[in-house]
Amino acid sequence: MPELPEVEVTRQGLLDHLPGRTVTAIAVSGLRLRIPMPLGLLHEHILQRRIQTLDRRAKYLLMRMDSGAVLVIHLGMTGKLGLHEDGAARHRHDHLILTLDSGQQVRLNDSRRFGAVMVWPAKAAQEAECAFSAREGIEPLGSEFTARHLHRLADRRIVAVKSLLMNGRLIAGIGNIYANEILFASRIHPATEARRLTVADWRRVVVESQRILQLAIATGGSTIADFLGATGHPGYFQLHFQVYGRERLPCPRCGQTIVKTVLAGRATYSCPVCQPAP
DNA sequence: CAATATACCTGGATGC
DNA sequence: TGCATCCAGGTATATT
Repeated sequence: MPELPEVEVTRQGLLDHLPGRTVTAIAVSGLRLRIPMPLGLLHEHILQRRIQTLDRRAKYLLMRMDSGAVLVIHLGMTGKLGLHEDGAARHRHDHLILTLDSGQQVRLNDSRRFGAVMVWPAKAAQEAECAFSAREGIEPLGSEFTARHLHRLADRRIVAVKSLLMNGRLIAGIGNIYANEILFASRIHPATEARRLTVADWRRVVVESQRILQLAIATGGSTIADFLGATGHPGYFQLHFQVYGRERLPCPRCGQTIVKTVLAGRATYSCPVCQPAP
């Protein structure tokens, strides 16, 4: 599920429960995620350590320990990080379980195993984080995300604007759903060459990106009480989409039929009237 | 170099 | 009901 808002909602939900807690046990499924589970590093740097805080960069969660070590978790396509009572039954696809001294467990459940778990030991954490962050794009909710900056990023790039929005090396956290929604709200056709967008176009992209992502976070956050529920899922699925998944349904703005196309291999939804083809 | 294709997995929806 | 096929919110790597 997770794009930036879902990861951020997960972070905010866990933030009430993790800081100050010590990891008293670690269990794994033994299955390989996108990269192998760093068992040795987990035991060496996370076990019996106290959690200081939980941050987010792009779609990654950074669990910072008092020692300076960092546990990095990526949720892939199907990953969910939930809080469960210690004795609760284990679920299929629980790949990492951190038991806390509060009697609760943080569990990473990921059926497709596209997620990833990494550990940065305290001694190497600063350097690792710098290298990591340099590979990730700018934060859509950060100060660098401006029309001017995007206009410059897109300059000379022969790529569809939707692909640029989804390029995590350039812009962090925007996946297929939110790229579709942002471009609809900005009234820009997804296949438009990025270099053709004017600064005014980019200004709409910036405004709509921030509005939609913040609304999604607030909506997910509003149901954060569910976070400790039986499933452990935070409040995804609350936002109702304007175009994503709405093939053949009427455009919420003009009533015209939403069309589905494939762009760079990803399902793409647009309104032929509100987002005229380039 | 930059853009696209492919591979990594499971599970749900759909169609025969 | 069973079985095959397609599709899915991500990203690293290979290929053009």
